[in-house]
Amino acid sequence: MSTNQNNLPAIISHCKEYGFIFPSSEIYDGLSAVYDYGQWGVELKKNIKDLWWKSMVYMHENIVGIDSAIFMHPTIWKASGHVDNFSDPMIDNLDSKKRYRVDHLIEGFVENLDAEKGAQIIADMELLLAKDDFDGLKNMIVNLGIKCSVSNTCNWTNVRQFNLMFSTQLGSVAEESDTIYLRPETAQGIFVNFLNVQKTGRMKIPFGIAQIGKAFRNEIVARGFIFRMREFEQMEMQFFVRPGTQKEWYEHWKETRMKWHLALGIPQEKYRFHDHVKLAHYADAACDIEYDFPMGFKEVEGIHSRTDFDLTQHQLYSKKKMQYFDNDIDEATGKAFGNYIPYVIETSIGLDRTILMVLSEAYTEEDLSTAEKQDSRVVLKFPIKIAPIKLAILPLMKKDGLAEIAKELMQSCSEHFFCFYEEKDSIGKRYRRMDALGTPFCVTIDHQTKEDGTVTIRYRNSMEQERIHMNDVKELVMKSMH
RNA sequence: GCGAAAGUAGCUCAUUUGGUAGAGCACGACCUUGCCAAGGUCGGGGUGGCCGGUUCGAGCCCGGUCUUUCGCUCCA
Repeated sequence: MSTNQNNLPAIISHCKEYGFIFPSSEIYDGLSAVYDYGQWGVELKKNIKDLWWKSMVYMHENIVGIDSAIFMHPTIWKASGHVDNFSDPMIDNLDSKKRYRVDHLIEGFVENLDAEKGAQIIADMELLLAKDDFDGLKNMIVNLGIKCSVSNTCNWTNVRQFNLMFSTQLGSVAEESDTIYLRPETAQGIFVNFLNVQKTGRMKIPFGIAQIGKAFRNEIVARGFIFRMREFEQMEMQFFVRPGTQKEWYEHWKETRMKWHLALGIPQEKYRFHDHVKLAHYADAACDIEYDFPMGFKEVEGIHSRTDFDLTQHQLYSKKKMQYFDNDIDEATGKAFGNYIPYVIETSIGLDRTILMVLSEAYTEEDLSTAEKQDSRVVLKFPIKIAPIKLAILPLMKKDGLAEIAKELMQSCSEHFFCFYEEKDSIGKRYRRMDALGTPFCVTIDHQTKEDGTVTIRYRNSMEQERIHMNDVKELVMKSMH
């Protein structure tokens, strides 16, 4: 499967040691699957957000952004189907301590029966599931004599609901308050603002609304460093299209998004599409863009053709029309297309997963040993446009006015991109430190700089260096950032 | 959630059968130096993940717990 050796532990440790990502609440023993971004991680994250935002919003005149609240009206999650579908009834076997999803347990049992009998049981189960009749489900399991595959006993707990949405109270007095949820996806904030944006922005179909924001899912098992966290950040775009055109737009966005990934400098063979066979209740087509992580191919981004499910549901539950009036002429009838509920193509990429992808791709251990001496370096080969630090400015020594020249250069560059100044330690050591942070360029100010204004520029990937005029440094870095 | 492994300084790790914790690197100051992990001197930093038990005495033995990694499981 994966062509990588699993260097995830090395990446995690590097992230912590060099100030990219820390375990949350570490001095209190940590909090499972929660991480904080440190001084360089936050720069990396911000650069990736900016890159996505530019490519989606600035580069498409028919896409605009919004920033909706995490708290939303609880009915939104009924309309979206999350209250009913985003939870799984579970049951535990008391002897083996093994936990099962009730539907999986029953389906597994049915596999060994003849088809007719099995179909009846499944039908009964679906009825009970639809009614949230947990006692009924428990009785069904007991009556059928379904045993745990590990302990081989029928010693079951009651059926319990594990909702993947976090809930909290709105209002300071719990008794008077409503239960509200932390949003499990950012998409609904876009759907409920669909008409606000369409009308105030005078948007014509096809058009898109983009959003970057946090979402929360109470995963039973969250694991894999920042791959699956309970609090995570999504970058989503919902693209509203005329019904009947969704297939071509789905293909369009599949292609467009894959181009974005390849523009990160990641080779094609590290990606693959994974088409969903079993579609979610809202979709008529769906696929994932998967990246070859250290632990194998996993989803980074999802592209879903969500039909008119969400807007129709909101129209139903809110009793507000979610229609769009299309003035364009339908060639088939010679008349305007008129009122309809648009179809939606969604692109949804996990920001934290993208960061893990970029880190996995960039993390490189190099052996630089020669016959005389053993040597190695760890270098993060980030694409220049997302590197946390673009340029390190290093006076060869503090004295003789070299630091002053370096500070001047620092000042003139800092308003354009993020620079790092360092005068401690030997130049070789400073280069290695910048490699570990993924800084693509280092310039060194020496005595010759005082004479002719030239500096040594050193390139991260090749470790080569050349002399250029210090007035050209800013230009060189800025050009390379595109 | 189940199973396995791990947790000692910022990092990588020692401390072989229980006897009041050590190295290298890193960090800070000063001196020497100056283009790919420099040398010297001095210095800061650990109630051994946490809690409890056994013991005269626990980093080491026992129990519990937390966290991480790996494999299952889960992932509208």
